[in-house]
Amino acid sequence: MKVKNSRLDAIRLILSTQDIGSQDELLKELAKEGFKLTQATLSRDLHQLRVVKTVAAEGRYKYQLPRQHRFRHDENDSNIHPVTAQQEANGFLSIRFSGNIAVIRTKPSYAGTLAYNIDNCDFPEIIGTIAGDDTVMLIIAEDTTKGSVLKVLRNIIPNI
Amino acid sequence: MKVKNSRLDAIRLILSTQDIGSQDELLKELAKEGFKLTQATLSRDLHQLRVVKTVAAEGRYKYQLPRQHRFRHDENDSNIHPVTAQQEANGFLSIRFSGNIAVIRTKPSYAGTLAYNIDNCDFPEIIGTIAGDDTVMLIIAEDTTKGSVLKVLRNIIPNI
DNA sequence: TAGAAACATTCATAAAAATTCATATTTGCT
DNA sequence: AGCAAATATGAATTTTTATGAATGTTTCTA
Repeated sequence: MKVKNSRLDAIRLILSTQDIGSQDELLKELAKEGFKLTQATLSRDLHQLRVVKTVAAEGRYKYQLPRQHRFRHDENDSNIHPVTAQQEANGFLSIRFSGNIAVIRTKPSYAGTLAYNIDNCDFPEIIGTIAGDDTVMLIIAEDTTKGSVLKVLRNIIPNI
Repeated sequence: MKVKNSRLDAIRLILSTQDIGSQDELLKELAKEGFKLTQATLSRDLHQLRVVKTVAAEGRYKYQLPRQHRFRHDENDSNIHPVTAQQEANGFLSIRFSGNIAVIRTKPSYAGTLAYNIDNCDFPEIIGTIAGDDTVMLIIAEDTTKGSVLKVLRNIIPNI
């Protein structure tokens, strides 16, 4: 259970941050994170998460999380994690990257506060933010990896 | 062309009205309508329509049309429909690109609604939007051409 | 309108994903 | 703790889907 749940989370995180085109590919990413499983299990995991194989830009296939799963909060059994008020409160839904920009989607009206908090941290990796109602855009510093952005954001968005 | 187009329409209609769980199943439905084709062709048709295999109720698989294709409107040849009041109504003024960002100018106060509509389509080409009063900024997915962005936007902004 | 280019289709096959069946692991009860 | 039921997993297999190569068809252009 424990393993499965954290594996599902890992799948979510991976699918939220990189383009994965096949189960084998995803399997390799999971292996990097230390998860050992077969394609059979992964197929079942994806089924459970209702992940969908879409056609993305350039005709490439891409696995995509449905909205319900883009953010993390055990929707099956909702009260397992003592998800702290703060976690709940940030409204985080998803993050995607393109070039030197990251786009964070939040629940409606949460974007401003989240951007404010990010700004206040003065992370050197993030040179600026701008927020609408449910979207925050981050401008990433040059020579900064997605990974390091995620890492610092985790200070503010533990459930990222 | 003719055949293919009407076949694509037939596929749309079928997928809009019944639950189809595999390509073979869809193939049979198409046969009933008089379309003769192989699974290979169907696979390519579905790819082109960006149809997605989702998990529906009871864990059954189900092919599902993306929003852009759910209803019918010839997105290829754009000046068939007399889109009138609606065209005016989106407030679109201009679009310009720079790197992976597009900036849309609208009439005052129209930006929010336009961004909202774009967001709701979940175009894979557009990873996020943010709007002010008369300006929408779009972050374009990596490896996506301006052309394909314009193409999908045309679903929302026929007068683009 | 001939010929070239673009597009569509099939057949055969490769690749990917789902499922069956057997076994293991976890959970919930008493 | 000990057992039964429920859940999870892997190996092997089947089913399903994608694609390469060859061929046919349409469309465009000179």
